[in-house]
Amino acid sequence: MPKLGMEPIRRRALIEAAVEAIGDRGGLDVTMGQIARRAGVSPALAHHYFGAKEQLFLATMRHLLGQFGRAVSVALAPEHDPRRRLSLIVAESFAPAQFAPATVSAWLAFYVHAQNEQGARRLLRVYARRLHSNLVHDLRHLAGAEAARIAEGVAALIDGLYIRRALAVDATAPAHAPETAIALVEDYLDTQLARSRT
Amino acid sequence: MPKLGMEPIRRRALIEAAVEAIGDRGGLDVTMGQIARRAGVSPALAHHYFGAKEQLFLATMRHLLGQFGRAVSVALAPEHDPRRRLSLIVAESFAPAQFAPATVSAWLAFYVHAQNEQGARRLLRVYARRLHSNLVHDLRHLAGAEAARIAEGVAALIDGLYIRRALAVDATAPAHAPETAIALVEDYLDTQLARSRT
Amino acid sequence: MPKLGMEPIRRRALIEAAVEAIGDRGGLDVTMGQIARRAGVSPALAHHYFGAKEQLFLATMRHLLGQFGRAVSVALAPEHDPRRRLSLIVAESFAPAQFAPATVSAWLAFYVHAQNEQGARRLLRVYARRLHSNLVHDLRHLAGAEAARIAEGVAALIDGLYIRRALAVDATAPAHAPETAIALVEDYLDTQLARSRT
Amino acid sequence: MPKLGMEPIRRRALIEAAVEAIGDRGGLDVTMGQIARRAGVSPALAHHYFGAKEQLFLATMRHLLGQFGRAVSVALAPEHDPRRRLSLIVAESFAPAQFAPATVSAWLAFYVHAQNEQGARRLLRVYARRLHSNLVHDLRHLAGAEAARIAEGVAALIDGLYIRRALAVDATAPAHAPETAIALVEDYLDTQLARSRT
DNA sequence: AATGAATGAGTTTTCATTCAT
DNA sequence: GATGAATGAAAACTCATTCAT
Repeated sequence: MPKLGMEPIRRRALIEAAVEAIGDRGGLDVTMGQIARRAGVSPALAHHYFGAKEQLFLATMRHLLGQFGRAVSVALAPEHDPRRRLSLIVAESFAPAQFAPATVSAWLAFYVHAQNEQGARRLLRVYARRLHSNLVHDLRHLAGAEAARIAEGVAALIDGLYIRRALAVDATAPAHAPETAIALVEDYLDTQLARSRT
Repeated sequence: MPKLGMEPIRRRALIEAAVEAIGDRGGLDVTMGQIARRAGVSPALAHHYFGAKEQLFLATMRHLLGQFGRAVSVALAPEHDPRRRLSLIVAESFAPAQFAPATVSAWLAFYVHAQNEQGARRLLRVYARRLHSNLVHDLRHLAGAEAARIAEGVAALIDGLYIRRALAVDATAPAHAPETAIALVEDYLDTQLARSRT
Repeated sequence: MPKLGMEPIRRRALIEAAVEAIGDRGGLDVTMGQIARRAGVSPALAHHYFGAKEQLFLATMRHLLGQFGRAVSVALAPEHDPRRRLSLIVAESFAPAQFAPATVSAWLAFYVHAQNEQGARRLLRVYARRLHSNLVHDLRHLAGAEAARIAEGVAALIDGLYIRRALAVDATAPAHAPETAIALVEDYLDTQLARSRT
Repeated sequence: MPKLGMEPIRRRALIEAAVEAIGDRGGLDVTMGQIARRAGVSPALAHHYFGAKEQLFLATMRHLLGQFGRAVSVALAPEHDPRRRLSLIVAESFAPAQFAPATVSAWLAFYVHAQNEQGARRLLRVYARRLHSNLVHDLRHLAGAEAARIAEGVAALIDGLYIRRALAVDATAPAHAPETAIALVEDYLDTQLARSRT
């Protein structure tokens, strides 16, 4: 029952299957076959649309990255107060879509993968830069020269909280709840900014 | 001419070769053959001593973990002031041996690996708990009820700074120097403790 | 808007694309997709018209064979002098259309292919027999009983010169120019016939 | 029952199996599995020793080429008369080992393969140059300036006779017997040299 | 103690071919 | 008449692991 216009549907299904498979497995050691089966297609079709496994991985990263980037953009659009904007970025970083165990797990796997692969590295770099410039943009108003340093601290804290979530025995424990993570980062921002203001 | 007492020598050589190989590659996708060649022995010998690849990985993690644990113990032994003890833990976390690019890279790879493998997960958990209790032990004196929260923040920050180092374009840039990392964590401790004291 | 009479157009386009593709690649390891793309159609259409890859190959051989056969027929029609007819056959064998690098390359590939495939073998045999009988027909007048032997020599020489052209580093070098090849075969004919006449 | 020093034995067995497989099949479209099975080993072992299919093919070509080259060297060593040396080269070209159907078939396949692959092309070129210089060396004494031209004719004739043998319906027919081929080339030499001498 | 020899099991990738539209 | 969609089957290649010596 082949129809027309299946390409975008299949691509998306395969990418989502990839996130799931990688998230479940907790690493990139998933086979094209496993991903394809999850998407309900043959491994050959995955190759047909993506050319190679690495390309599917890159598309998957782009998907995750884009999802987050758009969510942040949407959230920030109507808000102009710097401090509140920072909170929105933080909140978005730990929003359900990003902080779901499978997504976090996939993220971490891609981070490691980026140590090997040019393409993945580049993608991650773009994302890191965007997050950094978002943070610095608003921090500048509040902390002036300290903006870059605080941004670095916030980014490291977020990355660290992701890792800890990925390795948590029980991701549903309050210690790893998104609220806890958000509170920690907000607190960091508050204390850092309080000092700057002095 | 079979030599006596080769076992510990070979084990150590293989473990060190594994750290190097994994660090260089930036992931666990190294073959037993590559590790064995680096250690100057045959792949068969690696199996002879470790039984399986996963066992070699576990031994390698234990090696890394033990190395860090011992360094912290040694550093803390003569020091009794809580605040200075915290500084020593932080300093040790970014000491050359731990913060060398290859080591950081291997660390990260094992973190991801732990998402799959029971054994690796357990090992990492032990380490996390030890670090946590070390931190809490000293923080208790300085921040009372806030100890656990601050410990969590410090740990996340350290993990985050490791990740960022692993993905740095240029690990020798000042932004990723150990001093910068140490300063960031120390600053976190200072601001958090300052507030507690109030 | 289905067009009428597309079949012959598509068939021819596909066959010509096959010659080009095989010639370029220097072997039959071209995919239906590559051939189809060259012809500006989908791989499915190639199957639609030819049923299978092997059938397309056979049609391509028939095309090449027929082209040569017709050229020879046309050239020989007005000529009745045996010696001059022989020259025309030789000339036609090295005419631009036959001796173009891509064509020579495709020829050679089909020769090898014929070792596997019944159909291809048969086709090649028909061509060989026709060339042989053409040669013998005229040689009989000039060399009597020696006709068959000389024909064999001429045929072998032509095949050999094709191979050498196919493997030439530089097909445009004078050593591999059609004139050189023609001169060599003509010389063979001359010397062989000179002796017969004695 | 693994023993030591198997490598050369396996390499040779695999190379010989490759000649047989290619010869039987009449082309390079044989799988590593087929070759390995013939050699009585697993496909993995073939890769272990040769690294890749193409490498096995190159080794096989080198084997065939070397075999012929050595046979010619041995045959020519004690002979100093130019004309007789030419006959030895011709005789060796059609000696049983070279002219066996499987070998001829493999040759032809490699010729076509050389149109694609650098390595194979280079190997064939070396062989062609050696044959050419061998022929020219002796022809120079007998035909002076004509040496190169005659050598080219002889070489083309030999190649052509190989092809014709490869495509023969019945390789045992007198028309394709080595004696017939030798006679044809000898006759070419005789007539060409007779003219030169005049 | 150490290794060369060997392989089974798996994974990516390619492609001819089919089919519903 | 023409094609996008889809796949089965096969092939190269990799690698952890075993074993006899």
